[in-house]
Formats: sequence, C-alpha cells, structure tokens
Amino acid sequence: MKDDEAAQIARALGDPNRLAIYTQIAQHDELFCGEMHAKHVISMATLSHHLKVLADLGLITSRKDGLNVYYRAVPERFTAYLKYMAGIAPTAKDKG
Amino acid sequence: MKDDEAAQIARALGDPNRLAIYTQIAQHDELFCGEMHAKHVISMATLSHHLKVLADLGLITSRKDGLNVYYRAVPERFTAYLKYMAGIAPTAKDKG
DNA sequence: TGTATACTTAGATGGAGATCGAAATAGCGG
DNA sequence: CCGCTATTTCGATCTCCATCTAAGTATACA
Repeated sequence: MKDDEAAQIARALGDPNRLAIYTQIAQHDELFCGEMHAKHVISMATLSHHLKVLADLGLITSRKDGLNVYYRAVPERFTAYLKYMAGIAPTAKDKG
Repeated sequence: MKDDEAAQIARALGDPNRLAIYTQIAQHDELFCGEMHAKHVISMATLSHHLKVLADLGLITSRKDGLNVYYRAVPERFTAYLKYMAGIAPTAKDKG
C-alpha cells in the first residue's frame, strides 16, 4: 500500500459517521442501506455518499438484489491499511 | 480507546502531510522542527499547526532544549489506535 | 402500465481546517 | 540590553467535504 492510499483510508475512517458505518458493516456479514440507515441519524443521501467513499477506497463492496443494495466489508483491504500503519512506526511495533 | 478518539486520530493521520510528519517522527528517536521542515514543502507555521494537532491527540510529545523543540512519538498511543481499529472488524482479524 | 419502494445523483450550503505571511514569543551569544 | 535564530500564534483566505432537500433511476408488484 502506498502512502497516499493509507492517508485516504485514514481520512475516510476519520469521519465519525463513516467509521461507525464501516464498523457496522464489518461486524455483520451483509447489510443493506435501510438497515444501516435505521442506526444512524443521517439522511439516506448522506449515508449513500459515505458508502460510496468507502467503496471507492475498496473497503467495502456492494451487491444489488431486488430493491436492496447489500454491502459487505473487504477485510483484506482493512488489514492492509493496519499493516501499513504498523509498518511506519517501528518502535510502536517493538513496544506493542 | 473510545470511538470518537479513534476517529480523531484517523482524521489526523488522514492528512498526507501530517501522516508524513508523524511517520518521520516515529522513525527517528527525536527530531526538532528545523529538521522536519527541511523535509516538507510546507511553511513552518503549517508544520507547527500539524505538530500541535498530533500533540493534542497524544500521538507525539515535545521537549524544549535551548532554541529547539524536540518531538518524539508516543508509540503506546499509536498502537492503542491500531488495536482499536483491529477490534472493530472481527472478520478482518480472522482473515489476517 | 402505473405506483410504491429503495437507493443514488444533483445542486446548494455551511462549517471545518490546511495553508500562508507576518507578528509575537522564547532562548542564545555577545 | 541587543540582535539573531527557532518556534508559535494571529489573522485571513480558500478549498474541501459533510450534509440536506429534491429529483432521478431502478426494481418489484398489481
């Protein structure tokens, strides 16, 4: 992973709503917008916007089934970010 | 670590310059502003601003010695962030 | 074909923050 | 005390983005 990719992911997860949304997706197998919307005090438009940001960064994927769009986390992408971050601070790894 | 703390740290590291600055500090034992400034194409004022953001979040500490202010990473804080992040996505941990 | 539902896109707005130059502060050497 | 250097703070600007409402798109169902 490149520096700017990591920064982009960090920035994406730096929005409290977006972090909450990603967390919610990561902790479930699959969720559709309606389910997520019920848990957050933002409009569907804003939710959709956040989902697009996460999807563009490869942190989640979507699948349309009928009227619903189901979202799923991409853990490999997330761990790649964590590994990059762990790698930039050698001492942090040592002192773990 | 709380949700909003993690989000704040993520946001802080989401700025490319700030991530670069933190990386630089983390990979050295100690650095003073002048050394850092030489490596980044931003003004001292902006550098100082970023350092303050990182310090306010506990990611770095500073120590004044004569004219110079030396900065040092706080790896415990950084790893706490990484652990929080690893914890929000159970599947990510499983699939490593 | 028409209507309801689920989500996305468009357009606008308000606020946050990244940035700079310049002024202020702090410590050193004379 | 005075000038020099290192860093921070101030004040301003300007871009980015989180958010909304409203309109658009797609799918289901009658």
